Amino acid sequence: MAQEDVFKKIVSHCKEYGFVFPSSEIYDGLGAVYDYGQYGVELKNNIKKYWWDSMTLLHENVVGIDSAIFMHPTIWKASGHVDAFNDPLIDNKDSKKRYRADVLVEDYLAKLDEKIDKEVEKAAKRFGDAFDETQFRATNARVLETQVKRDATHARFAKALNDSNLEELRQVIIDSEIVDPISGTRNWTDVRQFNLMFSTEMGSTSEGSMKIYLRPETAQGIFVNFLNVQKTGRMKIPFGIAQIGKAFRNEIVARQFIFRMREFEQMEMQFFVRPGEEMEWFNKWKTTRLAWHKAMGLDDAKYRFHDHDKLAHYANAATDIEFEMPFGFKEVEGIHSRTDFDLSQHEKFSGKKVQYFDPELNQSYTPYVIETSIGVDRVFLSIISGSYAEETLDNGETRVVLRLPVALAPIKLAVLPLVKKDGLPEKAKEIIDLLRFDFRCQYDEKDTIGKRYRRQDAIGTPYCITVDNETMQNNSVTIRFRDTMLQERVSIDNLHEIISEKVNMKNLLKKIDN
RNA sequence: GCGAAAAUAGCUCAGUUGGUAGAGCAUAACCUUGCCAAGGUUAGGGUCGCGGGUUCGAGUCCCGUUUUUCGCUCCA
Repeated sequence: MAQEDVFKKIVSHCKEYGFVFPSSEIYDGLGAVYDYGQYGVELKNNIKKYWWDSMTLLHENVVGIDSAIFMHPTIWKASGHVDAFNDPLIDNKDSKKRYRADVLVEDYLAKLDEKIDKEVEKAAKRFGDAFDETQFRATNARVLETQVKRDATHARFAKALNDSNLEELRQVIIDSEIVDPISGTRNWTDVRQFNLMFSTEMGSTSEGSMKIYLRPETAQGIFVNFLNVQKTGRMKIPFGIAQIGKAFRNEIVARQFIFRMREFEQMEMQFFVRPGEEMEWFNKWKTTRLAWHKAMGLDDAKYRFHDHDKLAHYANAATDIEFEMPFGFKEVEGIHSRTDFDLSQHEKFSGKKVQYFDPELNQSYTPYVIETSIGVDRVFLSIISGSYAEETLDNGETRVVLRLPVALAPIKLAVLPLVKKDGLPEKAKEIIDLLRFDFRCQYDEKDTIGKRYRRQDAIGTPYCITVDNETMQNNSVTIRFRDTMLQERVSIDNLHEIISEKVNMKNLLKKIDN
């Protein structure tokens, strides 16, 4: 089957079985926003718990916080998001290429300067020692003409930028007869401002209100609380702060199901270290984080590192953990060495000293930061696509099964009376009463037993407990395993222990604890 | 955002030259049955994405729009 078809089937499966729905569907949907359904939310919560425990239980020097989505707007100036997320862009309709409108004009101005310089150079050669450059620039007709054009364009351009006048900016491009370097045409769209941050107003009166942003990443909530946590938690470097929360980006192109959404959830951990020790920790966290992914038992070959060649302005090392989705290897987690950029910026913009006094070194410094940043929704998608299987059975039938990691499965077990009579339903409900405080259980008496097994396969339930006539005689049931479809007969008294042993999250955590 | 394609029941889809909306699966009830998607009877569920237009008449033709997919583009 083509990979595209697999992806389509996964999207359909997610909807049909209550994992993921398009947002606002009865109103035709809302672009690139999705809701998690009854099983999706369980899986998602389990993913978050697995990550949270792996950070805060396995590392005594990692603690969590939960910071607000609203933050002081200056934070986004300090972080660089206000500048970096605000570009005037223009498209050429022929080449279908997009350019930064301001860069196009700047390039054009640079060309005019070049033209003048060339004239000057030519004249200098011609006149030799007698050449007076200042005189030439002030009198030569061609130079003056270009100079006037340049200055006029520059003035209009600067004003348009200053006024955020996008129409005027476009007019400058048109009037300057700037052509697309690829298509050579002047078939331009309007200039549009792309602001990747969502904004809203805080304060109920218009004059007293303040423009604030929905956070585009959770990391800044950690950085601005660095001192609070360090001091109140008596944390000593190296230590980390973990956080799970929603983030919002007004993506120009948001696609591929829940892979790139406008509202998404991040799990981030910022680890603060001594300057100079960052590469050691960067490599350690790379190893730790890859182990976390692989412990889930999806195919190890589907993971790889992708080291960044081009680094963001704040980073001195960066890598992605990629997972092979049905549409190719895609970033699921980023691990970045962010230097002291963020804490220094907040020190600068807030005017508060954001440093750590290291008693061992007997000196203060701005800690360096290793960030691990992972998308919950992307992990969700990697698990679903890594678990989804269509199998042909020995009898020629097919089944669709989600081979979810057992500890993360939304429903841990289903209890099924073989028939709907002879007291079997009542017995099944008694068994559920024994187990439901510890495991998410489901009862089903509808349809044939085979059909019920398949329904559980489709939502990834690892165990099916079947109550039959023998149960009534000797208190034993069969337990059927999702992956092998094999059954074992066990005593009801042992069920709790058997299930508990298999579904416990610590099975995952123990694999990565070292 | 540009280009292309698509949108009909919960899911997958059919629907002829424009003439009162269908199938399979799924859902619910009952009967028969009982270990891997059984059979039978019955029921519920759609103003065919939305809004205009052409027409006596539009799921079907035209325009706009929304959403999705693919390519480009973008990606802290």
